[in-house]
Amino acid sequence: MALAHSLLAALALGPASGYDLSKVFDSGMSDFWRASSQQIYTELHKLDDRGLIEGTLQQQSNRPQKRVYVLTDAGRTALHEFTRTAPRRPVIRDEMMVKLYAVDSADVEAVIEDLSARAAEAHSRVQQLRQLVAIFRADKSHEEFLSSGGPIGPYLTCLLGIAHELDNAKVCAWIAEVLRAREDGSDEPPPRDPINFGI
Amino acid sequence: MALAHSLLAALALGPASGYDLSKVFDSGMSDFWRASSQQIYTELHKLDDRGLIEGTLQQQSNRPQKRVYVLTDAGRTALHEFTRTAPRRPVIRDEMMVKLYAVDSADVEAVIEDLSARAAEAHSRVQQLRQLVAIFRADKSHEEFLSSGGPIGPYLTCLLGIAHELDNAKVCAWIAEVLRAREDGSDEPPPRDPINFGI
DNA sequence: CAAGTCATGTAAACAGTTACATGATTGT
DNA sequence: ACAATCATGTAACTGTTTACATGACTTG
Repeated sequence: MALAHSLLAALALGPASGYDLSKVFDSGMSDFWRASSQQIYTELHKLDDRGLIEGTLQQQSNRPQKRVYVLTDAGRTALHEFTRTAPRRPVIRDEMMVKLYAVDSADVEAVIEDLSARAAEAHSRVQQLRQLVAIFRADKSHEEFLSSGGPIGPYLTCLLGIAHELDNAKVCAWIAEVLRAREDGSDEPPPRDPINFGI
Repeated sequence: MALAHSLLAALALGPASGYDLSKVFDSGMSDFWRASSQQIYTELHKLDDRGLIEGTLQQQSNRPQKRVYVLTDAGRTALHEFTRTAPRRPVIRDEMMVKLYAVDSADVEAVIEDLSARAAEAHSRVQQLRQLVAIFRADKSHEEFLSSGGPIGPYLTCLLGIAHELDNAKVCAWIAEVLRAREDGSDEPPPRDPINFGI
């Protein structure tokens, strides 16, 4: 049921439409929780029925009408309660890692390409997240921002997203190199471990 | 349908029972794909029906009987084909990050505790994975192991698991410290960024 | 004798994806 | 005209979790 709580968390920062929320799960939050617009619209109706949020139709000039939701007191309480409950183990399902696990029976070239592509995607995602961070922070330093009184949740989540993607990029690029060196069968020295596992 | 392919990938390394496989998804693979035993038993029946694997009942002295599966030629082909298809975006759903996103409306102490607990879990998971790596490698060095001819997929997946958990531990501990410093409202210098986002 | 591990399954409920459906407005 | 963005929804299908169900053997 944490999709519901993600929506409450986003609405705790201010009123938003389903369309607005679908972009949250596509930008700052997308490294840790993703949701399709279909899921969001359906879940918003349920939350409204349960009285945790309240939606009102708004006419717009130049744009289709939209339904803007605000958190109710009950919703705010439910969100606070959620933050007091132990989080469940994260769900991760990464097909690329399944491909890597199967690399000995695999089309190795294809696996190397996937790893390289993943590393490249991670880099562009980092660029995107850095821009988001800059927008959050405006002209403030990290320290100033943290003590400035505004909401810091989305900012911190964003920083963790950057860390996650940087790590992703680093390890994928490294494994791609390791596999490439092995494919080439050359006597070049194998790529150095950039992570420091103690290998 | 990648649960099926994960099972094929595991069976490509040798015959195994449902019980054996459930442990794979609980150890070396668990950072990137998890599956419950119920899912596994059900999926194995389906794969058997489709002729991708073949199960035979085996009596054991001192133990309940088990059904051991082997990959068929069709299964091996299907697995190879899978490694040639582009992987879908990874699925991640992390309630703790939702709690962090909602930290401004949250019980901050509870969030700090979760982050610290997550960091501790990540560390013990690293210990566990390092042991697995040691078992894979036996007495060989990383370089020797890679060129020794045996399967390297599970080994590499394991290394990525370690990297993932180390990163996890580092960022969770850092954010916990940042929140703690903020809670205490002291004029101690805020904790230094261990990641290097350029903050 | 209790707890833990080995070992396999079914059924109901819930969550998530894919496909379908519509329509306005803006910029090229 | 066409593509992109804004904006919201339903229905069918698939995949996952939770609950239920059972039973042998091992170790402390």
